[in-house]
Amino acid sequence: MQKENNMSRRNTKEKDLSAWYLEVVQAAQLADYAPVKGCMVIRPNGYAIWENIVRLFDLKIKAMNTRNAYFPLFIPMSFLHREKEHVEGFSPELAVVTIGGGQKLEEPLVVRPTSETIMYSMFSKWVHSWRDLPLKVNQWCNVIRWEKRTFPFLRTLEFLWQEGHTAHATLEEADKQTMDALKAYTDFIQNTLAIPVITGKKTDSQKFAGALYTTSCEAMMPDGKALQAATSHNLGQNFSKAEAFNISFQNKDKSIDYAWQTSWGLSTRIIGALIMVHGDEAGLILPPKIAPIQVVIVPIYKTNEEKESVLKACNNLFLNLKDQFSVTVDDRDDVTPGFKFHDWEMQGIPVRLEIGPAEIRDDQVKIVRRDNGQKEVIANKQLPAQLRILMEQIQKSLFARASQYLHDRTFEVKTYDEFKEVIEVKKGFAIASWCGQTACEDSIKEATKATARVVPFNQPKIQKKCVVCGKSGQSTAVWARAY
RNA sequence: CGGGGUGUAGCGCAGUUGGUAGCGCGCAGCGUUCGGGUCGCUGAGGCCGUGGGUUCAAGUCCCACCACCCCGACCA
Repeated sequence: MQKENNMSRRNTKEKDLSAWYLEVVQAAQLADYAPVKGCMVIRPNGYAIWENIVRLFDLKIKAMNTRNAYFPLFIPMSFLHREKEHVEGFSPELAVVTIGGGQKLEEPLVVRPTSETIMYSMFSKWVHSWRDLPLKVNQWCNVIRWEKRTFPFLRTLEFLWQEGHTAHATLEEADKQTMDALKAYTDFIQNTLAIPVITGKKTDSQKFAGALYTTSCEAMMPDGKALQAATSHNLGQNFSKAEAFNISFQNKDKSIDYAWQTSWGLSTRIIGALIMVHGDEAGLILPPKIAPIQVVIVPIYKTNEEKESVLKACNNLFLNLKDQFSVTVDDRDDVTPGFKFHDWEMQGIPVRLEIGPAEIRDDQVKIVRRDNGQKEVIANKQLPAQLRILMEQIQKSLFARASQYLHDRTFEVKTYDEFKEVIEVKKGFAIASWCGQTACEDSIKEATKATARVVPFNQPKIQKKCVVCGKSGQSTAVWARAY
C-alpha cells in the first residue's frame, strides 16, 4: 500500500508536462544532469535511440549524394564576423576560448555553435570551377550554444546533431537541395519517429541568421507548444560572396559566379519530442522503428522445475525472433514479473511477450502492446509473422494518435480575439493570416508570446486579412508558443 | 540580468518554544514471494549549502556569501 502511494505521487503528463517529462527522462535512464549547469549526460538508453537516429537518417543523407566529413571544433573568431547577420545571431550564445596551453591566444577561438563559417572557409579553397559543384558534405558532431535556460534534450549547452552543407552552381539547385533535405526530415520524423509535422517557410524575423530563407518542420507538443523538429536553409550567396568566404567558380560561359548554398540540421532535440509526443502515465513509448529494443520476453514461473522449462522456452523464442527483431529476455531472478512489466513499460519497449507454464502447455505466447496495453494470446508458429504485423500497427497507430492530437488542437482563426483564445485558452496552433509586416508579428509576440512558427507550403484557404491590423493579408502562418 | 522560491542520507521530504538528527523510497545481506511494483528481519549511509555572529548550547535565531529551481528577457 505504501508503495502504491509512493507510486501514485508520480506526476501526470496532463497535469504537469514538464515535471512528468523530467521524471521520465530520469526514470527511463535516458539522461542525467551533468556537473556543468545546462549540460546533460546522455545515458546508454538515450544514446541507443540517438544511435538509431544516426544510423537511419545517415542513409537518407547518403541518398542525397552527400558524404560525411569532419571539421574542427574551434573556429577563429574573425570567421564569425564575415557574415553580418550570422554573427549578430550567434554572438550572444558563443563559448569562446581565450587561453591555450597557458598562453593568451592572439585570436580567440569560438567553440562551434554551427559550422557554416569553418566549413565555407574550406569550401572556398575547394571550389574553382562549375565542375567542382555541387559540393555536398555532412558532419555528425556536437555544438555549443550558451543558452540561458536549459532543459534536457530540448535545450542544452551542448547538443549532438548532423549538419549538412552544400554549394551549388545555381539558385534553383540550392532551392531543390533545401527542399530535398526538408523532405528527408519530414519523411524520417513522420514515418520513423511517428511524429506528425507541419512544414513550411519561416518568416524573415524567424529565419536562420544569415539565410536567404529558412524552412522547417514544426511538431506539436502535448501542451500545445510548437517544437522545431528540423530545419533546412537556403543561404543564397550570403556566405559565398567575396566579403564573406569568397566561394567563387568559373562557369561554363567563362563568367565568375558565387556559389549558392544550403545548410540543414537535425539534433538530439528530436529525442525530447519523441518522449513528449508518445509517452503516457506509465512512461516512455517508443515507436518500433526507432526502439533500441523492440521486444522483451518476460518469463513467469513459480517452482524450480517451471523455471527451467520456462527459461528454455524463452530462449527458444529469443532464437526464433532475434534475426527479425531487436529482442531481449528479462531473466532477472530477483524481481517479480509485475516489477518487470512496469520497468519495461517505463522504458517504452513496444511489445512484451509473456511465457509461463500455461503458454508452454498450449504452445502459445501472450503478447502485450505498450501503446494501448492490449493483450492477446497467439500460437507460437504464427509468431514472427504476427509480430511483424503488430509492429507495423503500433507504428501507424502512434502516428495516427499524434496526428489526431495535432489536428484537434489546430484552429483557423479570423479575429485577434479568436487568435488569443487559441493560444491562451485552447493551447494550440492558430492558423491566421497576417499582413507580412514585422511590426504586427512583434505585437502578437508581445501580447501572446506566440510566434509565427511557419508559413505552410500548402496555404489554407481562409480569408487573407491580418488578424492584427486588418490589412489584406499577404500570407497565412501557423502561430504558437514555442519551445 | 530583473521577480519569486529552495538548500538536512543517493532521491523525495519531516524536524515543534534553540538541547548535537529522523521518515519513505532506494541501496547491502538473509529468508520469503513470483500471471501487474511480494513481504519480513538485519544493516550501511549525514561538515544539516559555505563563512561569520548571538548563546552554556544553533539544522533551528541574526548577517553575509554561494549554489540550484521556477517565472520573465534570449534561443535548435
